[in-house]
Amino acid sequence: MTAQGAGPDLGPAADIAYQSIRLQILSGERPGGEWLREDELAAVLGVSRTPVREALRRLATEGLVTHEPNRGVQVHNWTIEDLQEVFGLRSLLEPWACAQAAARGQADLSALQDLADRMDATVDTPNPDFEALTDLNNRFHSTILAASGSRRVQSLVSSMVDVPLVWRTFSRYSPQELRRSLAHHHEMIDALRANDPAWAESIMRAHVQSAWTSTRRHAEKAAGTP
Amino acid sequence: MTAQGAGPDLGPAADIAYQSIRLQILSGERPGGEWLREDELAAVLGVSRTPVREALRRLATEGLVTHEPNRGVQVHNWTIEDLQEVFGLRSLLEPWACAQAAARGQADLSALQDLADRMDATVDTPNPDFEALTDLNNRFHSTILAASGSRRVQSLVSSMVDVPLVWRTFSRYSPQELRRSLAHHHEMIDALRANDPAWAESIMRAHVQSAWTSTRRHAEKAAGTP
DNA sequence: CATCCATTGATTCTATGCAATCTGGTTTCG
DNA sequence: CGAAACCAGATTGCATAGAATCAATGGATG
Repeated sequence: MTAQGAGPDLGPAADIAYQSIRLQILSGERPGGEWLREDELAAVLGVSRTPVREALRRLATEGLVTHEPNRGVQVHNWTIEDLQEVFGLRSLLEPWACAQAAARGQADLSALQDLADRMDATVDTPNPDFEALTDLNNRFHSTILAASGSRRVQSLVSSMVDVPLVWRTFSRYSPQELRRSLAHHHEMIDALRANDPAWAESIMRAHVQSAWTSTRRHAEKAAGTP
Repeated sequence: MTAQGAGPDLGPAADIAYQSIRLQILSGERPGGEWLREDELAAVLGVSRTPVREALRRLATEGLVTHEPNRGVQVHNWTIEDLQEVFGLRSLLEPWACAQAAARGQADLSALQDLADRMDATVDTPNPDFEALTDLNNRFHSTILAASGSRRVQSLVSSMVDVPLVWRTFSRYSPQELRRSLAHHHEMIDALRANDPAWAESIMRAHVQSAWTSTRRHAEKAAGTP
Protein backbone atom coordinates (compact mmCIF):
# COMPACT_ATOMS: atom_id res chain seq x y z
CA MET A 1 0.00 0.00 0.00
CA THR A 2 1.52 3.26 -1.12
CA ALA A 3 0.25 5.75 1.41
CA GLN A 4 -0.17 9.03 -0.41
CA GLY A 5 1.03 12.17 1.33
CA ALA A 6 -1.43 14.70 -0.05
CA GLY A 7 -5.00 13.67 0.70
CA PRO A 8 -7.33 13.94 -2.27
CA ASP A 9 -10.04 15.69 -0.26
CA LEU A 10 -12.91 14.02 -2.08
CA GLY A 11 -16.06 12.41 -0.81
CA PRO A 12 -16.03 8.83 0.46
CA ALA A 13 -17.19 7.22 -2.77
CA ALA A 14 -15.04 9.44 -4.96
CA ASP A 15 -12.10 8.75 -2.70
CA ILE A 16 -12.64 5.00 -2.96
CA ALA A 17 -12.84 5.27 -6.72
CA TYR A 18 -9.72 7.41 -6.94
CA GLN A 19 -7.60 5.21 -4.73
CA SER A 20 -8.79 1.96 -6.29
CA ILE A 21 -8.37 2.98 -9.91
CA ARG A 22 -5.00 4.55 -9.17
CA LEU A 23 -3.82 1.36 -7.49
CA GLN A 24 -5.07 -0.79 -10.35
CA ILE A 25 -3.07 1.31 -12.78
CA LEU A 26 0.07 1.41 -10.68
CA SER A 27 -0.03 -2.31 -10.02
CA GLY A 28 -0.19 -2.98 -13.73
CA GLU A 29 -3.62 -4.57 -13.45
CA ARG A 30 -4.80 -1.99 -15.96
CA PRO A 31 -2.12 -1.96 -18.64
CA GLY A 32 -1.29 1.09 -20.69
CA GLY A 33 -3.68 1.78 -23.51
CA GLU A 34 -6.65 0.07 -21.87
CA TRP A 35 -9.90 1.99 -21.99
CA LEU A 36 -11.46 2.72 -18.62
CA ARG A 37 -15.22 2.57 -18.96
CA GLU A 38 -17.20 4.47 -16.37
CA ASP A 39 -19.93 1.86 -16.24
CA GLU A 40 -17.60 -1.04 -15.71
CA LEU A 41 -15.57 0.72 -13.02
CA ALA A 42 -18.72 1.86 -11.24
CA ALA A 43 -20.05 -1.69 -11.18
CA VAL A 44 -16.76 -3.16 -9.99
CA LEU A 45 -16.24 -0.55 -7.27
CA GLY A 46 -19.83 -0.62 -6.11
CA VAL A 47 -20.43 3.11 -6.59
CA SER A 48 -22.20 5.15 -9.21
CA ARG A 49 -20.67 6.70 -12.29
CA THR A 50 -20.50 10.19 -10.82
CA PRO A 51 -17.68 9.62 -8.31
CA VAL A 52 -15.92 7.46 -10.89
CA ARG A 53 -15.97 10.38 -13.30
CA GLU A 54 -14.49 12.66 -10.67
CA ALA A 55 -11.73 10.19 -9.93
CA LEU A 56 -10.94 9.82 -13.62
CA ARG A 57 -10.77 13.58 -14.11
CA ARG A 58 -8.36 13.81 -11.22
CA LEU A 59 -6.21 11.00 -12.56
CA ALA A 60 -6.18 12.80 -15.89
CA THR A 61 -4.78 15.98 -14.36
CA GLU A 62 -2.12 13.86 -12.70
CA GLY A 63 -1.19 12.38 -16.03
CA LEU A 64 -1.96 8.78 -15.15
CA VAL A 65 -4.71 8.59 -17.75
CA THR A 66 -5.48 10.59 -20.85
CA HIS A 67 -8.95 11.93 -21.38
CA GLU A 68 -10.34 12.18 -24.91
CA PRO A 69 -13.59 14.15 -25.05
CA ASN A 70 -16.65 12.08 -25.85
CA ARG A 71 -14.40 9.06 -26.20
CA GLY A 72 -13.40 8.16 -22.70
CA VAL A 73 -10.15 7.79 -20.81
CA GLN A 74 -7.40 5.28 -21.28
CA VAL A 75 -4.43 4.61 -19.07
CA HIS A 76 -1.37 6.40 -20.30
CA ASN A 77 1.22 4.50 -22.25
CA TRP A 78 4.59 5.37 -20.82
CA THR A 79 7.37 6.00 -23.26
CA ILE A 80 11.00 6.58 -22.39
CA GLU A 81 10.49 10.22 -23.36
CA ASP A 82 7.75 10.48 -20.72
CA LEU A 83 10.04 9.08 -18.09
CA GLN A 84 12.81 11.44 -19.14
CA GLU A 85 10.39 14.34 -18.84
CA VAL A 86 9.28 13.33 -15.37
CA PHE A 87 12.78 12.76 -14.08
CA GLY A 88 13.92 16.00 -15.64
CA LEU A 89 11.28 17.88 -13.69
CA ARG A 90 11.91 15.94 -10.52
CA SER A 91 15.61 16.67 -10.80
CA LEU A 92 14.66 20.32 -10.98
CA LEU A 93 11.93 20.55 -8.35
CA GLU A 94 13.06 18.16 -5.64
CA PRO A 95 16.55 19.64 -5.22
CA TRP A 96 15.02 23.08 -5.08
CA ALA A 97 12.57 21.95 -2.42
CA CYS A 98 15.39 20.32 -0.51
CA ALA A 99 17.40 23.54 -0.57
CA GLN A 100 14.39 25.47 0.66
CA ALA A 101 13.94 22.99 3.47
CA ALA A 102 17.57 23.35 4.48
CA ALA A 103 17.31 27.12 4.43
CA ARG A 104 14.18 27.17 6.56
CA GLY A 105 15.52 24.60 9.01
CA GLN A 106 12.06 23.35 9.89
CA ALA A 107 12.49 19.81 8.65
CA ASP A 108 11.34 17.00 10.93
CA LEU A 109 14.79 15.48 11.22
CA SER A 110 13.83 12.77 13.69
CA ALA A 111 11.06 11.53 11.40
CA LEU A 112 13.46 11.51 8.45
CA GLN A 113 16.04 9.67 10.50
CA ASP A 114 13.46 7.12 11.51
CA LEU A 115 12.37 6.54 7.93
CA ALA A 116 15.94 6.22 6.70
CA ASP A 117 16.79 3.77 9.49
CA ARG A 118 13.75 1.67 8.74
CA MET A 119 14.74 1.54 5.08
CA ASP A 120 18.16 0.31 6.16
CA ALA A 121 16.56 -2.35 8.29
CA THR A 122 14.22 -3.39 5.50
CA VAL A 123 17.10 -3.88 3.10
CA ASP A 124 19.09 -5.82 5.68
CA THR A 125 16.66 -8.72 5.62
CA PRO A 126 17.07 -11.91 3.55
CA ASN A 127 14.02 -11.18 1.40
CA PRO A 128 13.54 -7.40 1.36
CA ASP A 129 9.96 -6.17 1.18
CA PHE A 130 10.20 -3.83 -1.80
CA GLU A 131 6.68 -2.55 -1.37
CA ALA A 132 7.39 -1.44 2.17
CA LEU A 133 10.63 0.07 0.92
CA THR A 134 8.80 2.07 -1.73
CA ASP A 135 6.33 3.27 0.86
CA LEU A 136 9.07 4.41 3.22
CA ASN A 137 10.87 6.09 0.36
CA ASN A 138 7.76 7.99 -0.67
CA ARG A 139 7.21 9.15 2.87
CA PHE A 140 10.83 10.27 3.12
CA HIS A 141 10.55 12.40 0.00
CA SER A 142 7.14 13.68 1.07
CA THR A 143 8.52 14.78 4.42
CA ILE A 144 11.26 16.78 2.76
CA LEU A 145 8.83 18.37 0.34
CA ALA A 146 6.60 19.31 3.24
CA ALA A 147 9.56 20.96 4.94
CA SER A 148 10.12 23.14 1.90
CA GLY A 149 7.18 25.26 2.99
CA SER A 150 5.70 25.25 -0.49
CA ARG A 151 2.46 23.37 -0.74
CA ARG A 152 2.50 23.83 -4.48
CA VAL A 153 5.76 22.07 -5.13
CA GLN A 154 4.60 19.37 -2.77
CA SER A 155 1.49 18.58 -4.79
CA LEU A 156 3.35 19.04 -8.07
CA VAL A 157 6.02 16.50 -7.24
CA SER A 158 3.77 14.04 -5.45
CA SER A 159 1.67 13.81 -8.58
CA MET A 160 4.78 12.86 -10.52
CA VAL A 161 6.68 10.71 -8.11
CA ASP A 162 4.43 7.69 -8.24
CA VAL A 163 3.82 7.95 -11.93
CA PRO A 164 6.73 5.83 -13.05
CA LEU A 165 6.23 3.48 -10.16
CA VAL A 166 5.82 0.62 -12.54
CA TRP A 167 9.37 1.22 -13.69
CA ARG A 168 11.15 2.62 -10.71
CA THR A 169 10.69 -0.31 -8.42
CA PHE A 170 13.48 -0.95 -6.01
CA SER A 171 13.45 -4.61 -6.94
CA ARG A 172 15.34 -3.66 -10.10
CA TYR A 173 18.09 -1.90 -8.20
CA SER A 174 21.42 -3.60 -7.90
CA PRO A 175 22.67 -4.06 -4.33
CA GLN A 176 25.19 -1.32 -4.98
CA GLU A 177 22.52 1.10 -6.27
CA LEU A 178 20.35 0.29 -3.28
CA ARG A 179 23.14 1.03 -0.79
CA ARG A 180 23.97 4.25 -2.59
CA SER A 181 20.34 5.34 -2.54
CA LEU A 182 20.09 4.78 1.19
CA ALA A 183 23.37 6.59 1.75
CA HIS A 184 21.94 9.56 -0.13
CA HIS A 185 19.07 9.70 2.33
CA HIS A 186 21.38 9.84 5.32
CA GLU A 187 23.48 12.49 3.63
CA MET A 188 20.36 14.56 2.99
CA ILE A 189 19.53 14.46 6.67
CA ASP A 190 23.02 15.65 7.48
CA ALA A 191 22.76 18.46 4.96
CA LEU A 192 19.43 19.52 6.41
CA ARG A 193 20.77 19.37 9.92
CA ALA A 194 23.68 21.56 8.85
CA ASN A 195 21.24 24.04 7.30
CA ASP A 196 23.31 23.89 4.13
CA PRO A 197 21.01 24.58 1.15
CA ALA A 198 23.68 24.04 -1.50
CA TRP A 199 24.66 20.70 -0.05
CA ALA A 200 21.08 19.59 0.35
CA GLU A 201 20.27 20.60 -3.20
CA SER A 202 23.29 18.84 -4.64
CA ILE A 203 22.79 15.56 -2.90
CA MET A 204 19.12 15.48 -3.80
CA ARG A 205 19.96 16.14 -7.42
CA ALA A 206 22.51 13.33 -7.37
CA HIS A 207 19.85 11.13 -5.80
CA VAL A 208 17.29 11.79 -8.52
CA GLN A 209 19.82 11.58 -11.33
CA SER A 210 21.12 8.23 -10.18
CA ALA A 211 17.56 6.97 -9.96
CA TRP A 212 17.00 8.16 -13.50
CA THR A 213 20.03 6.28 -14.77
CA SER A 214 18.83 3.08 -13.16
CA THR A 215 15.33 3.57 -14.47
CA ARG A 216 16.49 4.41 -17.97
CA ARG A 217 18.61 1.28 -18.17
CA HIS A 218 15.64 -0.78 -17.06
CA ALA A 219 13.23 0.96 -19.42
CA GLU A 220 15.51 0.64 -22.42
CA LYS A 221 16.00 -3.03 -21.76
CA ALA A 222 12.25 -3.53 -21.44
CA ALA A 223 11.64 -1.57 -24.64
CA GLY A 224 14.00 -3.92 -26.48
CA THR A 225 11.97 -6.97 -25.48
CA PRO A 226 8.28 -6.11 -25.52
CA MET B 1 -9.55 38.20 -22.99
CA THR B 2 -6.71 36.00 -21.83
CA ALA B 3 -6.55 33.28 -24.43
CA GLN B 4 -5.44 30.13 -22.64
CA GLY B 5 -2.81 28.05 -24.35
CA ALA B 6 -3.69 24.59 -23.08
CA GLY B 7 -7.29 23.70 -23.87
CA PRO B 8 -9.16 22.19 -20.94
CA ASP B 9 -10.62 19.37 -23.04
CA LEU B 10 -13.96 19.37 -21.26
CA GLY B 11 -17.45 19.17 -22.64
CA PRO B 12 -19.17 22.28 -23.96
CA ALA B 13 -21.09 23.07 -20.79
CA ALA B 14 -18.19 22.24 -18.50
CA ASP B 15 -15.92 24.33 -20.66
CA ILE B 16 -18.26 27.29 -20.48
CA ALA B 17 -18.44 26.93 -16.72
CA TYR B 18 -14.66 26.66 -16.37
CA GLN B 19 -13.87 29.65 -18.55
CA SER B 20 -16.59 31.83 -17.05
CA ILE B 21 -15.81 31.13 -13.41
CA ARG B 22 -12.10 31.49 -14.04
CA LEU B 23 -12.64 34.85 -15.68
CA GLN B 24 -14.88 36.06 -12.88
CA ILE B 25 -12.18 35.22 -10.38
CA LEU B 26 -9.35 36.74 -12.39
CA SER B 27 -11.29 39.91 -13.06
CA GLY B 28 -11.87 40.36 -9.37
CA GLU B 29 -15.62 40.03 -9.75
CA ARG B 30 -15.41 37.18 -7.26
CA PRO B 31 -13.18 38.48 -4.50
CA GLY B 32 -10.95 36.24 -2.41
CA GLY B 33 -12.76 34.37 0.34
CA GLU B 34 -16.13 34.38 -1.39
CA TRP B 35 -17.98 31.07 -1.36
CA LEU B 36 -18.85 29.69 -4.76
CA ARG B 37 -22.20 27.92 -4.54
CA GLU B 38 -22.89 25.33 -7.19
CA ASP B 39 -26.55 26.24 -7.38
CA GLU B 40 -25.97 29.92 -7.89
CA LEU B 41 -23.25 29.43 -10.51
CA ALA B 42 -25.35 26.89 -12.38
CA ALA B 43 -28.27 29.30 -12.48
CA VAL B 44 -26.13 32.23 -13.58
CA LEU B 45 -24.31 30.27 -16.28
CA GLY B 46 -27.40 28.53 -17.56
CA VAL B 47 -26.07 25.02 -17.09
CA SER B 48 -26.65 22.32 -14.52
CA ARG B 49 -24.64 21.74 -11.38
CA THR B 50 -22.72 18.79 -12.80
CA PRO B 51 -20.48 20.72 -15.23
CA VAL B 52 -20.11 23.45 -12.62
CA ARG B 53 -18.75 20.88 -10.20
CA GLU B 54 -16.25 19.69 -12.79
CA ALA B 55 -15.10 23.22 -13.44
CA LEU B 56 -14.69 23.88 -9.72
CA ARG B 57 -12.65 20.73 -9.23
CA ARG B 58 -10.38 21.78 -12.05
CA LEU B 59 -9.99 25.28 -10.65
CA ALA B 60 -9.15 23.70 -7.31
CA THR B 61 -6.29 21.68 -8.78
CA GLU B 62 -5.02 24.88 -10.38
CA GLY B 63 -5.06 26.59 -7.00
CA LEU B 64 -7.51 29.32 -7.94
CA VAL B 65 -10.05 28.05 -5.42
CA THR B 66 -9.79 25.90 -2.34
CA HIS B 67 -12.13 23.00 -1.88
CA GLU B 68 -13.28 22.04 1.59
CA PRO B 69 -15.07 18.68 1.66
CA ASN B 70 -18.78 18.88 2.34
CA ARG B 71 -18.43 22.61 2.74
CA GLY B 72 -17.91 23.97 -0.72
CA VAL B 73 -15.24 25.95 -2.50
CA GLN B 74 -14.13 29.51 -1.99
CA VAL B 75 -11.86 31.63 -4.12
CA HIS B 76 -8.34 31.64 -2.81
CA ASN B 77 -7.11 34.59 -0.81
CA TRP B 78 -3.74 35.55 -2.17
CA THR B 79 -1.07 36.40 0.35
CA ILE B 80 2.38 37.73 -0.40
CA GLU B 81 3.71 34.32 0.55
CA ASP B 82 1.56 32.75 -2.15
CA LEU B 83 2.93 35.14 -4.73
CA GLN B 84 6.46 34.44 -3.57
CA GLU B 85 5.82 30.74 -3.92
CA VAL B 86 4.47 31.09 -7.43
CA PHE B 87 7.27 33.32 -8.62
CA GLY B 88 9.81 31.05 -7.01
CA LEU B 89 8.50 28.13 -9.01
CA ARG B 90 8.20 30.16 -12.18
CA SER B 91 11.75 31.35 -11.79
CA LEU B 92 12.72 27.70 -11.61
CA LEU B 93 10.55 26.17 -14.31
CA GLU B 94 10.44 28.84 -17.00
CA PRO B 95 14.21 29.30 -17.32
CA TRP B 96 14.58 25.54 -17.48
CA ALA B 97 11.96 25.33 -20.22
CA CYS B 98 13.67 28.17 -22.05
CA ALA B 99 17.01 26.35 -21.91
CA GLN B 100 15.38 23.20 -23.21
CA ALA B 101 13.84 25.16 -26.06
CA ALA B 102 17.20 26.66 -26.97
CA ALA B 103 18.85 23.25 -26.89
CA ARG B 104 16.23 21.69 -29.13
CA GLY B 105 16.16 24.60 -31.53
CA GLN B 106 12.57 23.98 -32.53
CA ALA B 107 11.14 27.25 -31.30
CA ASP B 108 8.84 29.15 -33.62
CA LEU B 109 11.07 32.19 -33.83
CA SER B 110 8.96 34.08 -36.34
CA ALA B 111 5.89 33.76 -34.12
CA LEU B 112 7.88 34.95 -31.12
CA GLN B 113 9.29 37.86 -33.12
CA ASP B 114 5.79 38.78 -34.19
CA LEU B 115 4.46 38.72 -30.64
CA ALA B 116 7.38 40.75 -29.32
CA ASP B 117 6.98 43.32 -32.10
CA ARG B 118 3.28 43.63 -31.44
CA MET B 119 3.97 44.21 -27.77
CA ASP B 120 6.36 46.98 -28.74
CA ALA B 121 3.71 48.52 -30.95
CA THR B 122 1.10 48.25 -28.21
CA VAL B 123 3.29 50.07 -25.74
CA ASP B 124 4.12 52.77 -28.29
CA THR B 125 0.57 54.08 -28.30
CA PRO B 126 -0.69 57.03 -26.22
CA ASN B 127 -3.04 54.88 -24.15
CA PRO B 128 -1.58 51.36 -24.13
CA ASP B 129 -4.10 48.52 -24.02
CA PHE B 130 -2.81 46.58 -21.04
CA GLU B 131 -5.23 43.73 -21.54
CA ALA B 132 -3.97 43.14 -25.05
CA LEU B 133 -0.43 43.43 -23.72
CA THR B 134 -1.11 40.75 -21.11
CA ASP B 135 -2.60 38.50 -23.75
CA LEU B 136 0.42 38.89 -26.04
CA ASN B 137 2.73 38.29 -23.12
CA ASN B 138 0.93 35.09 -22.16
CA ARG B 139 1.14 33.84 -25.71
CA PHE B 140 4.84 34.68 -25.86
CA HIS B 141 5.57 32.66 -22.75
CA SER B 142 3.27 29.87 -23.89
CA THR B 143 5.10 29.62 -27.19
CA ILE B 144 8.43 29.23 -25.46
CA LEU B 145 7.02 26.62 -23.11
CA ALA B 146 5.64 24.71 -26.06
CA ALA B 147 9.07 24.78 -27.67
CA SER B 148 10.55 23.13 -24.60
CA GLY B 149 9.09 19.84 -25.76
CA SER B 150 7.70 19.07 -22.32
CA ARG B 151 3.93 19.10 -22.18
CA ARG B 152 4.12 18.67 -18.43
CA VAL B 153 6.05 21.82 -17.69
CA GLN B 154 3.76 23.60 -20.09
CA SER B 155 0.63 22.72 -18.17
CA LEU B 156 2.38 23.22 -14.84
CA VAL B 157 3.44 26.76 -15.61
CA SER B 158 0.31 27.76 -17.47
CA SER B 159 -1.70 26.88 -14.40
CA MET B 160 0.44 29.27 -12.38
CA VAL B 161 1.12 32.11 -14.77
CA ASP B 162 -2.32 33.67 -14.74
CA VAL B 163 -2.96 33.07 -11.10
CA PRO B 164 -1.78 36.39 -9.72
CA LEU B 165 -3.12 38.29 -12.68
CA VAL B 166 -4.82 40.72 -10.38
CA TRP B 167 -1.42 41.68 -9.10
CA ARG B 168 0.87 41.21 -12.05
CA THR B 169 -0.77 43.63 -14.38
CA PHE B 170 1.38 45.65 -16.71
CA SER B 171 -0.51 48.79 -15.80
CA ARG B 172 1.52 48.93 -12.60
CA TYR B 173 4.83 48.76 -14.42
CA SER B 174 6.89 51.90 -14.66
CA PRO B 175 7.85 52.92 -18.19
CA GLN B 176 11.37 51.79 -17.46
CA GLU B 177 10.20 48.38 -16.22
CA LEU B 178 8.01 48.02 -19.26
CA ARG B 179 10.86 48.77 -21.68
CA ARG B 180 13.10 46.37 -19.83
CA SER B 181 10.52 43.61 -19.97
CA LEU B 182 10.10 44.01 -23.71
CA ALA B 183 13.87 44.07 -24.17
CA HIS B 184 14.04 40.75 -22.31
CA HIS B 185 11.67 39.24 -24.84
CA HIS B 186 13.85 40.28 -27.77
CA GLU B 187 16.95 39.02 -26.01
CA MET B 188 15.24 35.66 -25.44
CA ILE B 189 14.57 35.37 -29.15
CA ASP B 190 18.22 36.08 -29.85
CA ALA B 191 19.31 33.48 -27.34
CA LEU B 192 16.98 30.91 -28.85
CA ARG B 193 18.17 31.74 -32.35
CA ALA B 194 21.75 31.28 -31.16
CA ASN B 195 20.81 27.90 -29.67
CA ASP B 196 22.44 29.02 -26.44
CA PRO B 197 20.69 27.27 -23.52
CA ALA B 198 22.67 29.02 -20.80
CA TRP B 199 21.94 32.43 -22.26
CA ALA B 200 18.28 31.63 -22.76
CA GLU B 201 17.96 30.31 -19.24
CA SER B 202 19.68 33.32 -17.71
CA ILE B 203 17.68 35.95 -19.48
CA MET B 204 14.43 34.19 -18.69
CA ARG B 205 15.37 34.00 -15.05
CA ALA B 206 16.19 37.69 -15.02
CA HIS B 207 12.85 38.32 -16.70
CA VAL B 208 10.88 36.45 -14.06
CA GLN B 209 12.87 37.85 -11.18
CA SER B 210 12.39 41.43 -12.29
CA ALA B 211 8.69 40.76 -12.64
CA TRP B 212 8.67 39.41 -9.11
CA THR B 213 10.32 42.54 -7.76
CA SER B 214 7.75 44.75 -9.44
CA THR B 215 4.92 42.58 -8.23
CA ARG B 216 6.22 42.39 -4.70
CA ARG B 217 6.51 46.16 -4.44
CA HIS B 218 2.94 46.49 -5.66
CA ALA B 219 1.65 43.76 -3.36
CA GLU B 220 3.39 45.14 -0.29
CA LYS B 221 2.04 48.59 -0.94
CA ALA B 222 -1.46 47.17 -1.37
CA ALA B 223 -1.12 45.13 1.81
CA GLY B 224 -0.21 48.28 3.71
CA THR B 225 -3.40 50.07 2.67
CA PRO B 226 -6.28 47.61 2.63
C1' DC C 1 -25.56 32.81 33.07
C1' DA C 2 -22.90 29.51 30.58
C1' DT C 3 -22.91 25.04 28.33
C1' DC C 4 -24.58 21.18 26.01
C1' DC C 5 -27.73 19.01 22.91
C1' DA C 6 -31.18 18.52 19.49
C1' DT C 7 -33.32 20.28 15.52
C1' DT C 8 -33.43 22.87 11.32
C1' DG C 9 -31.85 24.81 7.18
C1' DA C 10 -28.76 24.94 3.57
C1' DT C 11 -25.32 22.71 0.70
C1' DT C 12 -22.64 19.22 -1.00
C1' DC C 13 -22.36 14.38 -2.49
C1' DT C 14 -24.25 10.44 -4.84
C1' DA C 15 -27.35 8.02 -7.84
C1' DT C 16 -29.92 7.52 -11.95
C1' DG C 17 -32.30 8.78 -16.35
C1' DC C 18 -32.05 11.09 -20.66
C1' DA C 19 -29.71 13.48 -24.56
C1' DA C 20 -25.58 14.16 -27.45
C1' DT C 21 -21.71 12.18 -29.70
C1' DC C 22 -18.61 8.88 -31.59
C1' DT C 23 -17.32 4.27 -33.78
C1' DG C 24 -18.06 0.47 -36.88
C1' DG C 25 -20.46 -1.91 -40.14
C1' DT C 26 -23.94 -1.91 -43.76
C1' DT C 27 -26.29 -0.16 -47.50
C1' DT C 28 -26.82 2.49 -51.48
C1' DC C 29 -25.47 5.17 -55.29
C1' DG C 30 -22.18 6.69 -58.86
C1' DC D 1 -16.02 -1.98 -57.65
C1' DG D 2 -15.21 2.20 -54.70
C1' DA D 3 -16.88 5.69 -51.86
C1' DA D 4 -20.05 8.25 -49.39
C1' DA D 5 -24.13 8.34 -46.61
C1' DC D 6 -26.62 6.09 -42.95
C1' DC D 7 -28.15 3.35 -39.28
C1' DA D 8 -27.33 0.72 -34.90
C1' DG D 9 -24.80 0.08 -30.75
C1' DA D 10 -22.24 1.75 -27.16
C1' DT D 11 -20.35 5.44 -24.30
C1' DT D 12 -19.78 9.87 -22.60
C1' DG D 13 -21.88 14.26 -21.18
C1' DC D 14 -25.64 16.68 -18.87
C1' DA D 15 -29.65 17.27 -15.93
C1' DT D 16 -32.22 16.43 -11.88
C1' DA D 17 -33.77 14.14 -7.60
C1' DG D 18 -32.81 12.00 -3.34
C1' DA D 19 -29.33 10.96 0.58
C1' DA D 20 -25.66 12.44 3.56
C1' DT D 21 -23.26 15.97 5.92
C1' DC D 22 -22.24 20.22 8.14
C1' DA D 23 -22.91 24.87 10.34
C1' DA D 24 -26.19 27.46 13.02
C1' DT D 25 -29.86 28.47 15.89
C1' DG D 26 -32.76 27.81 19.73
C1' DG D 27 -33.99 25.83 23.95
C1' DA D 28 -33.27 23.05 28.00
C1' DT D 29 -30.42 22.19 31.91
C1' DG D 30 -26.76 22.43 35.44
